[in-house]
Amino acid sequence: MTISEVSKKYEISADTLRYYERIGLIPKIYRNGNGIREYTEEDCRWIEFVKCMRGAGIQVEALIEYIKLFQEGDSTIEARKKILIEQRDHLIDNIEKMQKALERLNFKIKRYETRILPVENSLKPF
Amino acid sequence: MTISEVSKKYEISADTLRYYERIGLIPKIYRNGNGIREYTEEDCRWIEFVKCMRGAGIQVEALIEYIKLFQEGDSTIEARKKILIEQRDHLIDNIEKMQKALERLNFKIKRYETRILPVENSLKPF
DNA sequence: ATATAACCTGGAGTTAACTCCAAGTCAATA
DNA sequence: TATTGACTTGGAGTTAACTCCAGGTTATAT
Repeated sequence: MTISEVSKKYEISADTLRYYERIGLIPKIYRNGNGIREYTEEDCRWIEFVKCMRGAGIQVEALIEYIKLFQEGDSTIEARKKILIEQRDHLIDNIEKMQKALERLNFKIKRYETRILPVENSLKPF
Repeated sequence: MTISEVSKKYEISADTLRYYERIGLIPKIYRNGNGIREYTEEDCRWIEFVKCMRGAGIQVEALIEYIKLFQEGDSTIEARKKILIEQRDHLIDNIEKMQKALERLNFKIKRYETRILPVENSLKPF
């Protein structure tokens, strides 16, 4: 697969794909005779994984570390597991915060909806 | 309340509190004779609201707009409601992405846990 | 043969959201 | 009275994560 195909498929810009490769967020991609990237199926699975994690706000630095450890082989299994657990726990915290904000927004939206206008001044923003 | 008290109470640095005020994320805080900020209970509720929204990743820009509209009075009620709904919908999307990433992390952690080491090479990172 | 389009590189620029700093004021304390 | 510590300001600096760009190469279409 070419870079533009991968870019389209995963909705990640070619610049970002090259950037990810440069910083070690995905492995070095094979180049054909003209120095042009050819993405394998496995590359794509890496990319999809990174997209999922980044979409959830997991930091690039943590992913780089994880991927670096992975490439170092089986001796890093415990270290990798530790990273996964840390990130999972962050994720849980963040989801909790977001759910609280969501409830609050829903409550406020409901108030905006059920009130017959004009609204009295007591409709505070918080 | 002084700035350092508010800072401690909400775990937001004094610099950030001043910054929030400067950019209009919270209202202008009353100053005593010496130009020193004195936060009221209502200021604190604003701050707590902002903290909740920021903690959920809602952008400063959206919050500024919302707060600006709020201060303009009842004629902006529809516009405010629109912002709330937009942000709520973003939040829902993000929570969904995070839940997917969470499931994936949990799955991977389980694999790391249940496998008897040394792990065969098929333990792919994605 | 030349124009077009897709790719390459290394490095600079951008954005959001803080975070830090120098220089100054003021009240309270030793 | 001198120092300490909490506060003030405007502006500069930082960080993460891209995003853009200039200048160059190559394969394909006209």
